Amino acid sequence: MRWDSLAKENCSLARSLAIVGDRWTLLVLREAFLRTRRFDEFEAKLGIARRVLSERLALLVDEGILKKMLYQDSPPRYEYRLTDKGLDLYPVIISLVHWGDRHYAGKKGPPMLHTHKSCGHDFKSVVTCSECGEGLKARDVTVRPGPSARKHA
Amino acid sequence: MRWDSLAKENCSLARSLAIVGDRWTLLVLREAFLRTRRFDEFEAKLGIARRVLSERLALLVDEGILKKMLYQDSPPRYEYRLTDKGLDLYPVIISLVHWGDRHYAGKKGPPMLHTHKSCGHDFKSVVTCSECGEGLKARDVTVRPGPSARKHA
DNA sequence: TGACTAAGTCTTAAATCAAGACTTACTGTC
DNA sequence: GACAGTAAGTCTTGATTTAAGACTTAGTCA
Repeated sequence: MRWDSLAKENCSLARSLAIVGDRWTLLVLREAFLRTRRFDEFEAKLGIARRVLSERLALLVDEGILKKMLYQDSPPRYEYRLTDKGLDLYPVIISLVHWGDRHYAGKKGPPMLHTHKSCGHDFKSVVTCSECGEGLKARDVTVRPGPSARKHA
Repeated sequence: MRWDSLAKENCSLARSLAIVGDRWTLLVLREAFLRTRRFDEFEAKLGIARRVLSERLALLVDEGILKKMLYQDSPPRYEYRLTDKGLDLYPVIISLVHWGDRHYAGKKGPPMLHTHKSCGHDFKSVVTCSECGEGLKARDVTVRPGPSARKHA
């Protein structure tokens, strides 16, 4: 299977991964969540090749995950900011961070602590059911075809 | 930056992505969550090149995310099953699915429905704070260096 | 005028992936 | 006993993507 055909699959995971499932995009988005906004900043913090960065940013703008905003008139300069659709990726990123904290942090503890402003505590992310509010576990979930099902998951 | 050096970065997201952040691994894991277990099944359902599949499965076994279990003696045949560490990736996958459902499903609705067995309802995943139980939003979180901080996020 | 800045584009070599043929070690059938 | 079939890979080749860094453009500042 070629990668571009992934987006056409009738599977929400495949369609999400067609956009953020490459080696760099989620790291670019991590920086965006940490309020990195300019091309050179992304490059410096990530150590990503400029060509690849340029291509990823353009894709993310195309997809409406980042938007370009003018911050200086002459010469015109733009910065990249998360849209609401981009902010919606926060659960994905915090879940990956939490998984890394849990399984790779070692004895010294995690490299970063996350504080929930509204309650004031350092937290871990917990994925819950929208209907009953309980924590979700993979083996407590069943899956069935939805309204736009064709094949596959 | 070369990809293998990502794992050595002092950032839980980078370390997670060093393992699951390539073009195929999360799709392989989707299949594992859907109870696909054998090499040929993974190949048939994903359309992945055998060489790449073989390499990814080996990496996932190395990392303790899948385990090989003998299911037949002669010739010896193994199947791949999620370990607890692998099951811990469920929040990542369900969050990606939910994001895809939300932003790419179109009018007809999502391709798959997920039912929470213990409450009986179809659900969406919600990421919450382990301390107060409220839903988490990116802009309601602050970040600071943790016990093993060196640099970066 | 010349150095500097920000945001890219271009080039080349190295690494990774797609597609499919080939291999190995057995089982079950004629 | 030969032969097709099965499951889980490995190998080969050409196409695609990435890394690294030089180059470009349009303007500012000393």
